[in-house]
Amino acid sequence: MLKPVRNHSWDLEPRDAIALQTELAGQLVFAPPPAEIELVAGVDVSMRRGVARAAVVVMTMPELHEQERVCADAPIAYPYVPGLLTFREAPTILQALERLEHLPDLLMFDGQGYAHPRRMGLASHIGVLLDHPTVGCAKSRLCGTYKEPPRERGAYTHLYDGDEVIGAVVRTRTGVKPVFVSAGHRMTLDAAIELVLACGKGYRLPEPTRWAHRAAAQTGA
DNA sequence: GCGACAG
DNA sequence: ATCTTGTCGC
Repeated sequence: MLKPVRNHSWDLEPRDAIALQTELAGQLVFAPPPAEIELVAGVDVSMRRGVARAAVVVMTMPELHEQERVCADAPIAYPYVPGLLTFREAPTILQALERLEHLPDLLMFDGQGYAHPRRMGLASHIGVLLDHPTVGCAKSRLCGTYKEPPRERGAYTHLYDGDEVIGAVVRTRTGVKPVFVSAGHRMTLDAAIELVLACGKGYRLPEPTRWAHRAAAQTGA
């Protein structure tokens, strides 16, 4: 249902991968997303025992009721290299997205978008390949400088690369670690911030992973 | 040369 | 991201 309008090899040496990112950056479209967003998709990938598993959950907006969920597995075929995360996760993500029966108006990723050394983080890259609106929502900083935002939910500060604003550090929940928001493709930073806050469940407090796994196992997840 | 470094 | 026990801090 959701397939790339263009494609390329993912088996690239860092040097070529970097060149591709720079080239694709020139195709980024910076524009407001659709005014009416009814379906939002959250995308993430787990790396377990040599297997990459991408999960996509489509939810209604603004109720955030689950509409659909799909997964895709694939052998891990690329190492983690700061700045090249896309080459490690994208192949599996694209496979999962093709299994979607519904067409989300927006895709949100656990990673950077424009806030990337070459302005081509995971969210932007996949957005360009799909030519679909995307937002990058990372748990930590890849590049750029910023001041800690006020502790209240909704507060944020800009993330800079020199004089350019490349993203924002957003407080989705009062007193909790902020997230790093940046525009993906066919998106603006302001819209991205607004959308992330609209998906108001917020950031989850860290909890012992072994307990989470245990709970997941009992639920059959 | 020494750090920093999405997940 | 994942592995993995005890331990430090509020």
